[in-house]
Amino acid sequence: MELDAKYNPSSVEGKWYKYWLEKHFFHSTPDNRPAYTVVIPPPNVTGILHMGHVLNETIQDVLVRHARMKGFNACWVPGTDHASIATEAKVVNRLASMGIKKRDLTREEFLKYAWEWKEEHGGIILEQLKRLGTSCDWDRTAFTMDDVRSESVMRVFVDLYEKGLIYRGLRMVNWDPKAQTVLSTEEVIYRDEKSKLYYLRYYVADTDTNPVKPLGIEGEVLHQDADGRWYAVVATTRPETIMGDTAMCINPKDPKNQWLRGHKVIVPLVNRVIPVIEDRYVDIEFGTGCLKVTPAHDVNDYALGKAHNLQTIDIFNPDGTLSPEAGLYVGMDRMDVRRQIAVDLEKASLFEKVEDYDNKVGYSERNQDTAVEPRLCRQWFLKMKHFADIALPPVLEGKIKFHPTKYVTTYRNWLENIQDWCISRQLWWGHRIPAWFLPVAEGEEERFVVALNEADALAKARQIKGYENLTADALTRDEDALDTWFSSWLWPISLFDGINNPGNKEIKYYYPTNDLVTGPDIIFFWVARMIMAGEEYLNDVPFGNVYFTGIVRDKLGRKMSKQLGNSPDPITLIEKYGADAVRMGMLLCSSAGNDILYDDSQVEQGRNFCGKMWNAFRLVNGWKVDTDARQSESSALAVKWFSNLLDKTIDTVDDHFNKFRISDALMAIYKLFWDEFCSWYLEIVKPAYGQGIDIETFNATKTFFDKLLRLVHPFMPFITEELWQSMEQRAEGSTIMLQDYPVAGAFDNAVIDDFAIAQETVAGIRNVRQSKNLSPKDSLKVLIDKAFPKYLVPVVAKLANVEISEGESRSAAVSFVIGTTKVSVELAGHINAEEEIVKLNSELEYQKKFLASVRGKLSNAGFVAHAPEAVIAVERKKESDCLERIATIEASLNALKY
RNA sequence: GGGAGCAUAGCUCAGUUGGUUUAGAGCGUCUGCCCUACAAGCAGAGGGUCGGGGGUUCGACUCCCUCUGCUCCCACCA
Repeated sequence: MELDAKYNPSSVEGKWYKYWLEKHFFHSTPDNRPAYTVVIPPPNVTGILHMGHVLNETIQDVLVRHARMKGFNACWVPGTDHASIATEAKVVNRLASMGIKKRDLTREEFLKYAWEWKEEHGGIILEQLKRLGTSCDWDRTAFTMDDVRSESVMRVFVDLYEKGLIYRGLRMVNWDPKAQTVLSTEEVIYRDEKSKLYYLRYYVADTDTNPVKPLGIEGEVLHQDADGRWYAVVATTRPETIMGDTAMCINPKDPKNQWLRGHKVIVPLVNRVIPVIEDRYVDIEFGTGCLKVTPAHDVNDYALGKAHNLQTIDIFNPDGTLSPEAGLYVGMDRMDVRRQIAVDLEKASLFEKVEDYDNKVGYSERNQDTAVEPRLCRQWFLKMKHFADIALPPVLEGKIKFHPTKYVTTYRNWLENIQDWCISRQLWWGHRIPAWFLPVAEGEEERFVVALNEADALAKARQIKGYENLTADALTRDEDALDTWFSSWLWPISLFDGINNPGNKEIKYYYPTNDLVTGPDIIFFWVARMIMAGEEYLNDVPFGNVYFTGIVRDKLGRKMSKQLGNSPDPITLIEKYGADAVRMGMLLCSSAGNDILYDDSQVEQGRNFCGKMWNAFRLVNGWKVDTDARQSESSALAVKWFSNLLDKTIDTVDDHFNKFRISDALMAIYKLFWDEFCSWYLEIVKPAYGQGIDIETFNATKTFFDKLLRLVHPFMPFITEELWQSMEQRAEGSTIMLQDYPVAGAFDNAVIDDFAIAQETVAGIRNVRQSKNLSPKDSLKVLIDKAFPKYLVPVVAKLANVEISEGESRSAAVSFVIGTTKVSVELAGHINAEEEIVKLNSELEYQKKFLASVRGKLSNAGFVAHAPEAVIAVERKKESDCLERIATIEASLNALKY
């Protein structure tokens, strides 16, 4: 078959991907082979492909294709995640651009828009994945909100509720005022921020009835203004919350604030009188040692409020503006109030000073411009103690292996300090909580039933005393949706319908899955919770290995982000360099667990490798077999050597795969192909221009090429398919992806080591040639000594373009030592004796120094006494070899000097 | 505040239980080459004493301690 002079990925990739799909090569059904299962970390349904995905999916595809060729029934299940907060936010924004407000829509209307958006944007990312060459079983494509997955979620919720693991609780939760929903603790990201610490005056209210005794104040008058009124000073970063203050707190052991004991103080501007309470929680050293207590808006304050039985005043609306409860600044945004209140306090002389202060502020993971507000809310929670107990052992005992292992510690720490999981979200896009509220009298506590559907709910409700005659329309379903991760955690199970149809054929065959490839950033969100769900519902781990990839950064080490504009578009890259090149580029720089510093040059390297394979193929493809030709000695040797080296490399590659060292495996194959196969093997066996090749060498070469292509295939599927198909007429429906992955045969290291002598000799001669400025076209005379392996001579002669004979050089020559044998290149007329003497002398000096160090070791009584035999033998060998080399160099020196 | 990790050629990284001729790779750099597979190429070369200090050992890049610098995770100090 004729091939283009250059590899053109765009004309090849689409063709083969279509072919693979048409032939259903990616599709898996249970059979007698062992299963190899991977579930994709489902990308956001409306997301687009970024470099992180490319890394992640490429690694998965390499693993899957490798397993498939190894004879496993490989099944890689793709799908997308509904990503409730992120997607709902996008829909809300889109509606806003259309002039529609979410709150003006009914739930049904909103969801109609959301599904429209999903149909429009959903699945783009899956199409992009196909461009990468991923061998997912597309017939199994799932969505976390499709029927099977939704039903699974409902069943699990009902089940966990009935087990008493899900409860409703009034808790201080993290509130996202923009999305207007609660977040789990894991969804809050704390960022360092330069903020201000405001010092405010709280006047003492009860000096008339309860005179201030300023004990502990020595000398100068503090806490007294010009009118003689006493006041305390409170430091706060959030002056806008003073309307919610219901106490001031001091540490009982704080001498400087003793005088405030038992007093009441006045909240500035608000003029509410609040008690001074005492609690050891207060840090004496911080600020003034006086803490304002706002139970409704701070987690710690809430705890204080509970302990001291304080009133709770919620001054915020859900959207972060001030509520009527605040009394002041009603309707203003909390951030605006912070600025304004400082001004007003100043005016009212209630403001002491302001300091710069570095603190951490929590932001919504999905809404990174919005500061999270602690808020008191009734929400649904999942008790986590039980899940931590079942999820810890499999990882600690090694049933699940983390790569790299350092994440085991992270995992354990989290599980050992786990908090209950807030699973409800005030969103519409998601799985609606299957709980129905019953009508109750004013002031009575809420009552509800949890059930798979409304009919069940009604039936359950009617069993409650007093509700026997309840009608369906009296039930009110909970408005909230579940946290996205409450569906993701079932993914490895729900993909095989293991929740709705426990024990079905597929779940039995594919579960547990083998390897999970994901980022360490979702170890808590997803990995840990999948382990919990797996143990809870199947009594088994969801996967055997977790491969944590690093974060893709630019070459300066910065995270890729839209703002910086340093994130290349993978599709553009694929169009420019080819999918195989992009895949290789990502893999090259991705040792497990390390962050990836991405640079286009790596993709260029991948592209170059494609070019190399392409051209090597063109060379071999163009050979004509000459049936009369006999195999030359050099070709016979090359075949023998490369055959051994190939087996040895396959062995190495196997080892790398077993250790998840994907980039090392690729690098080993890359070097084998480029350096050994192209630069040495092909150069030796390649026939002279216009001549044919002997059949033996030709067949061996094709076999090698075929194995090399199969070795490369998991990494670079397109070009390998193209070349494999071009090698010969293939049967209809055949593909390289279903061929066996090469298996290492026995190999003889001695053959490989011996050949290295030839390689070094050739390099040595080329070096001499280059340093003397001699053209490679001019044949040279080379003398070797007796010890040189004779059978290597034809190879050296061909590659170095030299005539070789045995003997001592008598005329002017440049010599060097390979191992312990001497090689002399005769160069009458080209030699500068002085120069050579200098070079040889420096070599001699080096060897003598080396000898001294070896002898130093050997004469060390301790070394000889303690070191193992083998190590001592090695040192002895070093010594004798070195002595031989020194003798050889000295002989060369003598020859030069005559 | 707690925990984890990293520091090896210009860059990115290997270096597997301490001993395979005084440290390896890829890329980049330098030199010479358009030779009929490939200039997205070929051939050759240079480059580090393994962050600093101390210790254990016959022997340490490899184990221990310490210092310095970076990264990440967790945590309710206003």
